[in-house]
Amino acid sequence: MARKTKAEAEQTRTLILDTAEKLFHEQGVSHTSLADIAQAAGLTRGAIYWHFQDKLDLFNAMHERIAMPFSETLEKLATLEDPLGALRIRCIEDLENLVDDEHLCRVLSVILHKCEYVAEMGQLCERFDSHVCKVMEAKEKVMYHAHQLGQLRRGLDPHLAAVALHNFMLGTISDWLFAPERHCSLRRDARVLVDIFFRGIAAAPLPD
Amino acid sequence: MARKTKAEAEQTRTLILDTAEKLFHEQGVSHTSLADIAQAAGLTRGAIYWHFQDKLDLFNAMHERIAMPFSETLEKLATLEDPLGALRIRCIEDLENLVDDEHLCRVLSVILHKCEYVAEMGQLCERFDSHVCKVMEAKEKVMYHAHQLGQLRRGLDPHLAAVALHNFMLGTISDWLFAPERHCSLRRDARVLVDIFFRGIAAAPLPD
DNA sequence: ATTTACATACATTCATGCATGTATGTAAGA
DNA sequence: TCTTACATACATGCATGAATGTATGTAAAT
Repeated sequence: MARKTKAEAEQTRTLILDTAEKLFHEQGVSHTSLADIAQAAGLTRGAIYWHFQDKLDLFNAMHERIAMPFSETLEKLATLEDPLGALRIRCIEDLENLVDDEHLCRVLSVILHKCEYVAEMGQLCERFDSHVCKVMEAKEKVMYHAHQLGQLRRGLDPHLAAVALHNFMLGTISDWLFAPERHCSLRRDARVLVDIFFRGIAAAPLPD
Repeated sequence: MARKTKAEAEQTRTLILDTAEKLFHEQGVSHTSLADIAQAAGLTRGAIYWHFQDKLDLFNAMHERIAMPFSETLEKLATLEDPLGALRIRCIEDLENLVDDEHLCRVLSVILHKCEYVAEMGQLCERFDSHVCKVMEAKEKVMYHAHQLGQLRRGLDPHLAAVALHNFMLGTISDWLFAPERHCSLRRDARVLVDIFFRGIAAAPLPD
């Protein structure tokens, strides 16, 4: 086939990523072959091997497309005057936004429920782990600052507060993605759920 | 090969399950072939196909071995005089016990992190889903009873309290299994973590 | 004697990785 | 400006190695 212009090639790369994302979500990562992806994208395996080293590299690229937004803006919350309140708002927004972001839903669903974390994916596990750690550290900073401002319940370890929040959000997203709207409507109940948690760590009653 | 006695056959079946559990945990479900399991167990694929219809059937059997204890005893908590307190103790114990139960850790780890939930596993998903629903209903009963006794914060929906608790426990277990002792020592911090949550839903301060 | 509890053998179906082909974009020289 | 020389962006084909399901063999338990 003919050579394409750089812009077209970039478009092809994006098409491959979009298609992979979709098929991974429908069939699972290990049950989706590169041939499947190529066919669904109207290409051949050659195209995929041109843009990506192998399946793992493709998966990594898929993760990179959504990894950034999470930890970045979180850091800034620690410097605000009401860190705990800001963190609460942020958590509620994260859940509410997730509902409308099909793209993010698919990728998170793949990561949480359509992928096996084993030796072969070792490189991947480490990347995820380091990413989670970065997010945790950011949350920890916010909690620590909130602690210094007396916003946390007395005697509460800021580190454990961050861990607990992380676990709560992870479980909430994980369960909702597994069976959307089964146990709760995330769009409707996000605020109530998050507030249940924050009432557990806040020194003062939450604002209305 | 020679025929074995019924007891020996049952032993073979258990050996297959144990081996599958171990390999699923090490290599992931879809990356573990029946040949792998047979070889590791010192058998052939014929033995597995004798005891189980196919891989999915084997997986189901593995799940059944650990599914019972969860929802069963949970129901009874609703009838106690301090349902919320009993539920809290139960959650703490569940986490603490998990740490020492290698068998349970492996299977939960497989279910949460070494398995892809897709169409092929449809039957499996439904089973999990119905199991989760049963556990949720049990927790909901406890919450409802606690609500009637005035143990829940006023204005708190017992159903959402149950959902939130389920999400919190799921996230805690999931994260700990993914990177044990990375964020927290479950053995040491189980009580603190659970109490963070229960302070969010309880009307009165927790007992020491 | 018949069923049980496996082992063995075979046929079929993917999925992968690589090797090779090929036609075009693109930059530099004349 | 036109050509040349190459790199690019894929397509195609093949060799190889699993993994599965099934069919059949077999020796002991019942």
